Amino acid sequence: MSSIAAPNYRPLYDQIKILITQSLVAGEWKPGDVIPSEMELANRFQVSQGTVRKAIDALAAENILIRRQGKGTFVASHSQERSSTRFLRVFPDTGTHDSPSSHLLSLTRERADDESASRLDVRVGAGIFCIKRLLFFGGVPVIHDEIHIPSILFKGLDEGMIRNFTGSLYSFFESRFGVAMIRAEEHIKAVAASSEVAHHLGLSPGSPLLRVDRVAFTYGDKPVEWRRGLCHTNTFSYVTEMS
Amino acid sequence: MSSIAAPNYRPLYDQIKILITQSLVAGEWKPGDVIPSEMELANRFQVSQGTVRKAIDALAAENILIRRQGKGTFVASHSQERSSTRFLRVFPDTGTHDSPSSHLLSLTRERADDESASRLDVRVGAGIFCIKRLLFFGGVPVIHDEIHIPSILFKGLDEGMIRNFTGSLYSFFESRFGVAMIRAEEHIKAVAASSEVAHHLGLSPGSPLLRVDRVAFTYGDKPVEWRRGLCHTNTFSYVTEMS
DNA sequence: GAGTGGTCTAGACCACCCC
DNA sequence: GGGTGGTCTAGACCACTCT
Repeated sequence: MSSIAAPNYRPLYDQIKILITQSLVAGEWKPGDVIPSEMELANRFQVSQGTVRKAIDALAAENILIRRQGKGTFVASHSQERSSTRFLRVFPDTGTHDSPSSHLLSLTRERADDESASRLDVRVGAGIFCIKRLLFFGGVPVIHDEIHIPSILFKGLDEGMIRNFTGSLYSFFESRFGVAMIRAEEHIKAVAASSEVAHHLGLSPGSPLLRVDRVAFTYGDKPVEWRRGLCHTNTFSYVTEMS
Repeated sequence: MSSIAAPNYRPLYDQIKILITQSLVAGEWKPGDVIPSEMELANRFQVSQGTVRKAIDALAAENILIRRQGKGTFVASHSQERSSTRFLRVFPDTGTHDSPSSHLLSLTRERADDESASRLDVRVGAGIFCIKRLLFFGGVPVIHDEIHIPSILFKGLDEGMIRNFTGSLYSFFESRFGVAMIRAEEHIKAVAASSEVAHHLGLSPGSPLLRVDRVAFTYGDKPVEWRRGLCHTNTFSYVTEMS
C-alpha cells in the first residue's frame, strides 16, 4: 500500500530497522537518549505502529535499543549501570561479581601490522593506539589487556584522559569519542604465560592462561577495537551460554 | 488476582509458550516432528493466531522450535544436518569446519560424587554413566571429553550402541533415549595437561589446554549432562559472540 | 489450489511512569 | 490525565511448499 519505496524485496520492518540504524550511525540519537515514540516513528516512516514495533523489537533483541515501559525506548549505553559489564564474561568461581578496577600500564602510538590491519579493517601502517592495562578483581590482578584502536577515531587520546575517567573503557570510548561498541566476537585459546605477563599477574612464567582475542564492532558492523586479553583462571572462569 | 506486590501478571502468549513446552516435555511432539499449525493451536488454546505466533516466535528464538515457511513449525532436532554441531564452538583457525569424528575410550557406571550430583541435580550416590572419548578433526585428536549422565535416563546404554551410532552424541541421546538437549552453560579455564590426557592428545604433559565444563539442559531447564572437555588449542579456537 | 508461515494494518485495552 | 511501551485481536494479503 504505502508508498515510495519501489521494488524492494525486504520486509518493511527490516527497512525501518535499517533507517533507525542509520539514524544511530548518523548520531541523531546518542547512547542514553530516548528515541521518538513508536507512534512518532510510525508517522515519520508512514507505516503502522506494529511495523515500527517489530523493527524496534529486533534492535532491542540485539541490545542496541532498550525498551522501558511507560518511559520510552533508549539507545543502549555502556555508561548505564546495567550494561557496564555487558561484554565481560569473566566471573569469580565463588561469590559475586565485584566490578573490576583498571590499572593503565601504557598508551602508545603504533602503526598497524598485518594482524591489526586485518582485524580492524584498516591499511597496514595506519595509525593505531595501543593500550595496555591490568584488570583487578578485589585487589587481585586477573586480566592483562592489550587493546588496539584506530587513532583516526580517537584523536586526542592521552594517558591522563584514561586515568581520570571513572567507568568502563567502553563507557569512556562512548562518552569521549562517540564510539559505541555494540557487538563483539571472541576467539579463545589456552597459552603459557610469558615472563612479562606472569610478572604482572603474580604468576610463574609458563602458567596456563586464557587468551581471549576480541574484535568489537560499532553500528553497521564496523570493527573498531581489537584486543588480546590474558586471563588468570585459577579462581575465575570465562562463562558463556548457548542454545 | 495477584497476591504479592511483585508483578504476578503473565501475558497470554507466555502461558501459551508454557503449554507448548509442556507438550514437548510430555513427548506429544518429538524432535523432528511438525507441530500443529498456528491456526490449529489457536483453536485448541482459544486464543488468536497472533498470540500463538508470539509464543512460537519466542521458542524459535531459543532454537527449540524451527519455523519453515510453507511447511510448518518443527521441533528442533540434533539429527538435522543444520544443528548437528549446534553446541560445538571449537573451530580450526584456518580452513573450514570438518565434522569431527569420535573415538570412544570408555563407558563406565559410577556413583555421583558431590560435584556430579550438584551439577546434575541428583542425589550423591545416584547412578551415572561416565563416557570418555576423543574428538578428532581431520584425523588429529583435539578434544578429550569426560561426560556424565544420570543412568536413570539412559537405561540400557552400552558401548556397542555408542560405537555403532553414526552422528553426534546429542543426536544419539535424542533418538535412542528421547533426551533432547536444548541449552547449555559453559565455564572455561586454562589448565595444564595431565600426563594421561597429554598422551591421548599427543602433547607434552603440562601443555596449556582449554578446560570447558558444560552443563546441558533439556525441556524445562532440567540438567541432564555434565561434561568436562579438554581442548588442545594450538590450531583451534573456542569461538563465541556477544552483543 | 490448498495449506503453511510471514507481513502489515488498525483498533481496543492494559500496565507503567511522571506530572 | 496523558504519555509511553505491552498485549491481544481480527482480517487482508503475500511468499513458499506440496500435490
